Amino acid sequence: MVETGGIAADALRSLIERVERLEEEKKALADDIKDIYSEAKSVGFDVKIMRQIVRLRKMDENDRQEQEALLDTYTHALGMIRG
Amino acid sequence: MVETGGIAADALRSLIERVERLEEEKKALADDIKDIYSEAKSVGFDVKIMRQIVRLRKMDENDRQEQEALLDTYTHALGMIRG
Amino acid sequence: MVETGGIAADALRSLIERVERLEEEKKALADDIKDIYSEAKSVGFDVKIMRQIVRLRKMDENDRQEQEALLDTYTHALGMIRG
Amino acid sequence: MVETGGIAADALRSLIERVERLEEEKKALADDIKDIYSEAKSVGFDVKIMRQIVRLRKMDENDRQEQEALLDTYTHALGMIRG
DNA sequence: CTGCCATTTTACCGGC
DNA sequence: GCCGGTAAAATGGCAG
Repeated sequence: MVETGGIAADALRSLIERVERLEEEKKALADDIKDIYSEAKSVGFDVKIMRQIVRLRKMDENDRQEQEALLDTYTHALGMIRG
Repeated sequence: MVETGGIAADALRSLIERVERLEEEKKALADDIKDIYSEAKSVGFDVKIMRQIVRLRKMDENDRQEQEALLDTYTHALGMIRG
Repeated sequence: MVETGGIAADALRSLIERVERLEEEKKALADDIKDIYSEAKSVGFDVKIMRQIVRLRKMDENDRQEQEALLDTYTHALGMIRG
Repeated sequence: MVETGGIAADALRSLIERVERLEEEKKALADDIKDIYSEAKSVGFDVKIMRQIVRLRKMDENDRQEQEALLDTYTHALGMIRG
């Protein structure tokens, strides 16, 4: 490990603080996102579904279809019917 | 609030400890479940899909279809195609 | 992937059912915990406070373990062996 | 439910896009953080330790706030006002 | 490629 | 009965 009492300690502190600062900003954005969902909810949208939508749009189309197919396979294997 | 120095304190402690004991047991069961999924994975099953299956089986059929329908509505509204 | 139309279907079903059984037990424990809180409330304790206490005690424990882990990481980084 | 074939579709799209924009920014910050850790590593710091430190500092903060909250709850339960 | 850790999502619970 | 917040579960990403 680098020396703990000397310049390295300062460097470490500085790096840690930069991380913490960025994490705060990240938190702020997360809060903004939550606010948007609240707003959406307040005008009658279903937040859970909206989250699903965002996830689907982010997802690669091939992956999505693969997952669907696999789910089908499993449900059939168990004799479940997916309406 | 009830008296903090007296019989009530003992009662409180006892209740807290009962809760903690039960939570430990709950934790143990959660670990057991994780083990089963590990085992499943090791023999080639897709854990993520298995979890989906468990969730679907737990879910009321009506709720499930409602959610599907709502997702459809939203994706159509956005011009997305759900293959 | 494992065969889905063969004996694997049985294996899958068995795994799923084991999970479901454990989840039921877990649910039962959760209910027991709720009962304790109800009981506590009925004799005059403040449930919110009790939950906070349980949470804090758990956090303290986690914190302690985390400190341990950090110390561990340090000693490893320094090539030391912790007795 | 809100109308899905009408102006509401536009509102939905707008909300979704706002979320997506913010998530991109969040992702960018996450990448920045990763970069800092890379940089730290390249000058000889142990990233795992650094992450633990950041986590601990955050936990301490949370813990402190939790203690505050508990005190608050107590005082409210006692009908006291905290100056 | 596997296990771990962080993030994200879901479910729950008490209060209003 | 809804709503907000809090804890649990699950998903995804990273390091070794």
